[in-house]
Amino acid sequence: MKKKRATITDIARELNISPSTVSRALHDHPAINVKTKKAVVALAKKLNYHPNLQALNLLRKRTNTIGVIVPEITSYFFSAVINGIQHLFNPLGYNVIIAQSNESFAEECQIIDTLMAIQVDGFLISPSFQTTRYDKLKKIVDSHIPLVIFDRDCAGIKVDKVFVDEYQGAFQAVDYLAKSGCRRIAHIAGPASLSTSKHRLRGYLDALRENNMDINEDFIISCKGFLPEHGIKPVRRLLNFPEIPDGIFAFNDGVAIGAMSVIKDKGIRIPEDISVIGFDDDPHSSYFKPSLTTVMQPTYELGLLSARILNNRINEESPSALRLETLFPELLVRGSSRKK
Amino acid sequence: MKKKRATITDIARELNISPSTVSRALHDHPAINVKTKKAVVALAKKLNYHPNLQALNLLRKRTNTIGVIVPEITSYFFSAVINGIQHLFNPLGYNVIIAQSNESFAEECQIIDTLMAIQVDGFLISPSFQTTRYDKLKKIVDSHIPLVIFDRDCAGIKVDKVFVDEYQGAFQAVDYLAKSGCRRIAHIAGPASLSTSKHRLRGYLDALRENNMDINEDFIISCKGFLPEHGIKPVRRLLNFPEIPDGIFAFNDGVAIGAMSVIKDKGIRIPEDISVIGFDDDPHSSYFKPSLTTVMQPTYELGLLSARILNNRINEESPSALRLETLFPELLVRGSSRKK
DNA sequence: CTGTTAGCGCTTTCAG
DNA sequence: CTGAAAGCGCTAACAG
Repeated sequence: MKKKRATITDIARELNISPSTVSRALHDHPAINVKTKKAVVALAKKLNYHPNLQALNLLRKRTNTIGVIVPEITSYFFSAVINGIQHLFNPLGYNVIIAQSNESFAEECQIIDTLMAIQVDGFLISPSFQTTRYDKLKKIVDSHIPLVIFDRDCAGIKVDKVFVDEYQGAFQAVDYLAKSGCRRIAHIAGPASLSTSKHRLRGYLDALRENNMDINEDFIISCKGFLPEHGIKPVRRLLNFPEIPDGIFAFNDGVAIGAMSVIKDKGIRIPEDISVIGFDDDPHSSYFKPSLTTVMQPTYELGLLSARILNNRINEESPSALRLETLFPELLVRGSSRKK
Repeated sequence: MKKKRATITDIARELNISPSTVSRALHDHPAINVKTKKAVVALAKKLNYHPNLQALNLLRKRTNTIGVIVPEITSYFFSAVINGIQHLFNPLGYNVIIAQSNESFAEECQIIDTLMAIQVDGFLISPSFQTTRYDKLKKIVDSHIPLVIFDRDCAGIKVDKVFVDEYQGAFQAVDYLAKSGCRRIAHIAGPASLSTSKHRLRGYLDALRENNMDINEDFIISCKGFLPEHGIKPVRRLLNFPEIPDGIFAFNDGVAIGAMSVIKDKGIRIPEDISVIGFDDDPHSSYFKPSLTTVMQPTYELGLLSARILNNRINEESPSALRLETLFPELLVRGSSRKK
């Protein structure tokens, strides 16, 4: 029962002119009679004409669609990155399709296939933490579809990449803990396969060394996810040691919050007995008691810059050098850590 | 420099047969020689053939694209709803385009125009809280494009709708406060234009009446947003009254958390002096001290059901009756409220 | 200034 | 069982 949309041919027929003339009239073509042009434009408005983008895309061999693959969107981090991405692409008339891998390698592969089938003009991907084989990503590269990898690295894939300097962020956090008097600093690390986990771990280790502190393997415990619940087990283990830590650098705010909860329940004081620092600056973090000291990542800028690079790549005439961009995080000192 | 994708004509040429035969072979057409079919399928695989969906869509006059418009995606509520939506549509091969109005009427209108221009097959919309004129939505209806409105109502628009029973949720919460001994229950209400605000307010008022409690207009204060920061001012005003409330029902978890923060800073005890209840069950809420009592909404189901209804509408042969579905919320009693 | 033609990739009659 | 032709909506030569 759908009323058919007016086409260029409808207008042409009604005005007894050819479709191409209509097309020209609608596009401010230089060679066109002002009168016919006016007539066409008027009728187009009257019929509520809108060009059929499908037809255009078919003609131009592009889809005007960008495929974004993120592990999930319910976390603040990725939803904020998406804001940055949409902020660039929406005004440009691109359709941004957002897909979630749910941290599953299989789902990620599946999504890539689907998005390649619909022929997206470009990809923006932050891989799942299961992703250690990069065949699918290589397939994208081999198909000459522009791809920008952001936040999480895939070593060996030669594409544009945008990251946050995780190492710096972690170093700052742990260095701060050390300088504020912590002597036994633990780390609740992220999943080992993740590039971000590795860099934060390195930052942690280097900050300890820099401050002439011993490294205690027992004090490095991985979490299995990024929510408060995933911080519970690791912190319980830490609190069971005869000598418990007096500082904890958590992989992100989520697990930091889970950890704080357990610590407080045990009657241990934050930050007097244990300082806690997270990563991400989730909007909730400053409302906990004490408010969580954290490493703020420029999420919006991360999305925006990745999008901008992809857009350049899509529209460039001749191939330019690959880009590797790094954004800088910032330590936000709040109540969960002692003063230096 | 992009290598062209193989088309049906490429296959036809290589095999010296016609494109139509190739098409048939690829679609298990009954009238087709087994041999040619095998040859075609083999070559298709070899050339890594994928049908051009643009061409198909042009032919079928559909786009396989669903437009989802939400106020924002950084809140847990809407991102969880989106999960439900994608869970239905992705396996069906639809492209789900997610757009954010940022609670702006102008942006919402703009997005609708864009999505209509790309001819989405259907809309899933939760309007901004500024949206009080429904011309654009009517335009969608008039264009016979299926539309499902969810979570936030637009009275007067005749389309499929899926809501949560906000009234029930609010009533339960406030009734619980009353039964647990609160005598001066305040409400931090949502923006007045929002249907959900109105229903929660009604639930609040009715629960007070039901419990024979006076209604104090001073104790109903609207917030200007949904984040913790938006709970600060309202709760400050409440705490400045000579007789402060002993129970607060907040529009959502965000403002409840902001409110709790102020209350604790003043040295007022939760729940002994003031009980606090939120709405939404944000994943962080149970990690605050005390953990936040809240009204859990079936977010995922909300998205899933809305999507299912839209999908039915898109694919139905003949128009069926409009649907109005209501899902039920559940009060989760935690530490921020006293025992009954 | 305007019409004709061809074609983007695919399916679907209609003839063989 | 297979091919030719038409057409989805649009644009871009190429002629006038």
